[in-house]
Amino acid sequence: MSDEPRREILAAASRLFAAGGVGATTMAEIARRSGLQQSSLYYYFHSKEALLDALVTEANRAPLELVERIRSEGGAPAVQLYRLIRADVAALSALPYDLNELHRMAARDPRMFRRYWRERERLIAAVTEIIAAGVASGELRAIDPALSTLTILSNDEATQHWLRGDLKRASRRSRPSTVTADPTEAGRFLADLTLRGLMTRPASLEQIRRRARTLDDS
Amino acid sequence: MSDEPRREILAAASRLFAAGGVGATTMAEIARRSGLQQSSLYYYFHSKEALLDALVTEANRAPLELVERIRSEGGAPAVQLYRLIRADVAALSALPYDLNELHRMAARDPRMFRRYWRERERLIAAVTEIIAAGVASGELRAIDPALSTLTILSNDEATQHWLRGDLKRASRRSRPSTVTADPTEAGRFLADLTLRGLMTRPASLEQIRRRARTLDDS
DNA sequence: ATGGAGTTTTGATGATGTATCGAAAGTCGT
DNA sequence: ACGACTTTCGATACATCATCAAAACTCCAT
Repeated sequence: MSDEPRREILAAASRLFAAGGVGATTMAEIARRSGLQQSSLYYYFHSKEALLDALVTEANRAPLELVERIRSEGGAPAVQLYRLIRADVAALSALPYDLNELHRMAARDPRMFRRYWRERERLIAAVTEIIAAGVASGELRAIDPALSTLTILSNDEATQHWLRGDLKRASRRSRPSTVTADPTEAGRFLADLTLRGLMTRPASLEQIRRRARTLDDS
Repeated sequence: MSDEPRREILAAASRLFAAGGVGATTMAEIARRSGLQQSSLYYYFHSKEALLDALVTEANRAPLELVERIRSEGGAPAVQLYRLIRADVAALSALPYDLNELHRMAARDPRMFRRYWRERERLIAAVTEIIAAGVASGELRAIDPALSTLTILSNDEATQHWLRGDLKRASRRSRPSTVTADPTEAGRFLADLTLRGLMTRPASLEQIRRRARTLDDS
């Protein structure tokens, strides 16, 4: 099976999900945008969910590569965590669609989305190790690393989620009470909030920030 | 139109959404559980989405009542915020289904879910006022109250979301890497994290906690 | 060039779900 | 027990996901 139509289908689906959500996107429309008939999609993906699995696995790769790169670049655990949160919010916001929706469908059906879950567990394990190292070194308070990891990753996604909605609303001017923050600002806010919340000495956050910035720029 | 079948339909729908999610729940099944034929549902709700609107509006009322009660009971803004986060995570976790999914559908279609959005804005406004008061009094750092509110409310929901998934997985023993924290623990963790992150003097969190507990018990 | 194996695409169709509609059934005051 | 009003229902239109056998295409070996 050639790879190119597969990619084109995923790209078309991705654009449509971004525009109208998963539920409102039909296989027929995805096919039309990929220059195929509806039934032809099933040659490449044996169901709509299989298509979603491919998409969500690919999307999850962004944070995964992020955390692996940050870990390989070293630095104190608190610095790594700070960099990760900032970059994760930015990476999730840069995706064409909201990962939250696919994430939820994946949670509904672990079997169908097992490829995604395997990679997700790697992500969770990597972040947990960073936090555990921070606790061990005394930089972070004596928190439960597993609980912290899930909270942090969820919060990254949640921030991306409301931010996306907020930006869309702002662009349509259809709703009041928008903040119109950009992903950079929101990511920095969340990273600040989280690190201050987890660090033994919150006053040294400024130092963490500087070191993070140095590494980010290199 | 009598109110009682309406309630019964909502209750049945609520149970089914909890079990299998919105997408997997059919109007026919909701009807069966309410002792009606599929087409009869449309006498009470003119579409599946209208049913969702009623449900999500009702669910949103829990945090709204919470924040209004907490505000009326007074106390320092930081104490109010601490109490709110803990109670909000608990309240969301106590709902039969994950508010996240309905919240997402509501965001897709503001017109259909306008009742929900009106109440949601009240909630956002109330929390924003608490935070602004905290900033004004110097208890909280000089953060953007609107940005903080959205982040906090999103994080509450996100915590409830991963917790729900985690608990379900734990009960099915189908997945590793579960934390099996309960809503109380997760809510306390998030409230601690957030308040430490936002307070001018994180060291006084212990005092905030004590005062929050006093008010919670009264 | 051409036959043929393997790959890709398609139209027809089944299965399931949402929503509509007119008619039937039920309720209640007079 | 009549009639207005409310509630329920069966039939059905329409959309969508998925399956399948057949057609169209590709490309190598002859």
